[in-house]
Amino acid sequence: MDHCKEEISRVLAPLVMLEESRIAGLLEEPPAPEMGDLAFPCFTLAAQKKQSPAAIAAELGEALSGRRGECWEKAVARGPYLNFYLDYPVFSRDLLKKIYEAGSEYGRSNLGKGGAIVIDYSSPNICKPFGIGHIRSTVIGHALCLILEAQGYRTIGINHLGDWGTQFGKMIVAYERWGDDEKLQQDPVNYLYHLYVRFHQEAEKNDAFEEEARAWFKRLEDGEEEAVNYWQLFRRLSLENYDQIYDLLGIKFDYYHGESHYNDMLDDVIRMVQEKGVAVESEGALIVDLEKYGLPPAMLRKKDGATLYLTRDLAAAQYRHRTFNFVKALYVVGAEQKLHFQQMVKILELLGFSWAQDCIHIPFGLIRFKEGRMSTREGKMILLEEVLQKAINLAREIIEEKNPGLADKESAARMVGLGAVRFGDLSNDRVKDVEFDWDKVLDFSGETAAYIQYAHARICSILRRSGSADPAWSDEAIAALGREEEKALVKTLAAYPEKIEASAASYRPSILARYLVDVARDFNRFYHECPVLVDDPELRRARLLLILAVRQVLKNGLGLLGIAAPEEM
RNA sequence: GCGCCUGUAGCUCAGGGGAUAGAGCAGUGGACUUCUAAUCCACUGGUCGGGGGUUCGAAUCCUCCCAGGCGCACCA
Repeated sequence: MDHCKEEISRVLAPLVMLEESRIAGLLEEPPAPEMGDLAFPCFTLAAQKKQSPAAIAAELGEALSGRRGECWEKAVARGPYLNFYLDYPVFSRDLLKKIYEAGSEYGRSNLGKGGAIVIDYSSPNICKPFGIGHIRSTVIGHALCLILEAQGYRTIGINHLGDWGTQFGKMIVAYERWGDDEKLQQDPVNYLYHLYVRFHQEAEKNDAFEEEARAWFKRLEDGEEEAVNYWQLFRRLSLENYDQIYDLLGIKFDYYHGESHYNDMLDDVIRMVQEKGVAVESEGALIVDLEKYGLPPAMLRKKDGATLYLTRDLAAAQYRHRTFNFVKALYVVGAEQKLHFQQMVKILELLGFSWAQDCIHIPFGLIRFKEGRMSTREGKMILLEEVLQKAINLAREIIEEKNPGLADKESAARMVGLGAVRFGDLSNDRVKDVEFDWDKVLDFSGETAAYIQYAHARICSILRRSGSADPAWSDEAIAALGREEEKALVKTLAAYPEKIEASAASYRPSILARYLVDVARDFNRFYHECPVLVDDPELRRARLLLILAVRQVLKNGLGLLGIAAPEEM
């Protein structure tokens, strides 16, 4: 589509006395296909020439009447717009050939030129079970890794495990008082969770518990053997559980650098902020006063000498820049931590790091219940494992009902069930809160992953029945495509690269997710109106090549969202 | 109190200066002897939270207000 815009801009430039790049920026898509494929609005020109936009459009239409270009067949004035109609035989041939030749590379680019992007995502808190709340960071972060990689960046996925902090003090207190080795070995994460909830219940009644917890964390920071042993035990057991989930989701991190990874860099951070005069002592604590910048003060060291999350994030940012020399460092973390990242970036700036602004918080909304927010402390949460398992089970039931003869039902159920959960988190704009609703999570109709996967599976099925999974390319055959459904499909396929680019530029996988629904919808319309396996050999070949391209885009696109594309379901 | 985010059809959400505001779900009616009906088609459904403003043109930008959410020193 881009080269069509360029060509049209070249044609218009001498007529309207505007720069080509300016014209290309103005070109837009008309609201309905019968109005053409690209429109040049004449409003800005009207102001300059002091004529009505409709008159200018008509004039341009007159000037171009009878003319055609390499990729367009006619230009027609309609109201204040000059509408260009694509030359579909040529456009379709060029596009489908491009997809045919590029295959799994279609949509990929080298915009990033190998620049390193560090992506901090998933980052569950040790000792707490993997809740549905953490799925957003996990799924969005993973999709961003894949999308940015497709734009030519070198991505470095880091699981910034919450494996340090006062919650370990709490866990140790709880385990010392109520812990049972046997129960811990049986079902470690759930048992730790049980203790965590109990701690907060007891702490409600007795302030001494919180104090005790802080003391234990201080002992952990000081490296006392007993505390460290507990910490190692809890950490190991939690990680074993997380790995099962990551395996199921097909996610591999480049590094599991949790907060504890930066422990021996914290003294340097403290020293640096003091030497540069960025931090001051206040009420026994070490803080950075950010009032000048409209931000509340940020604490780097508590009065008991223990450090905080922010201190470790400052260390982590410097470590990451030093180690990976990133062009961007993304933090896929809930919107409720916005202030934290504003403070972090501002402090990095005050410390004189030119790359401070390259640290970017990618916020997302909360998952909440109808009744209110989730709370790990109060035990009000839903386990991710449960959600994934239920989705897979339901997918299995539906497959059993709809396609009982399917050979590998288990694998298809996994692809569909996991796809549904992933898509649910990727298809809506990140920043919005979402209400957790089992019916919605377990819905496989309408705008869902299953809808896209089904389109893909149908195409695979047609290709199987055609007797050739990989029909040979033919320039001539493509001319047989002329139905509205076919043109719409071709045009949608052409938008794929720009959708990935938009997704990457705004760090919003939802753009790509929505687009894939459009592709699947256009395909389904085509499917119902245009039989592929017809007798006419040219038409048959043309449609086979068309659906081959659709399959490629669906597969590539789903791949960038971390969603599998089943051949049968 | 201050700051940030959100408000579009009964419900869940797209659209983020441009032509008649679109999907899905729910509802009603229709399409499987034909490439998988997890599909498709049609109909019904709107003070784009409200008021001002900028603009040839505002759901979209600015401003004030309302509602909900989230933050704001020893949690992460």
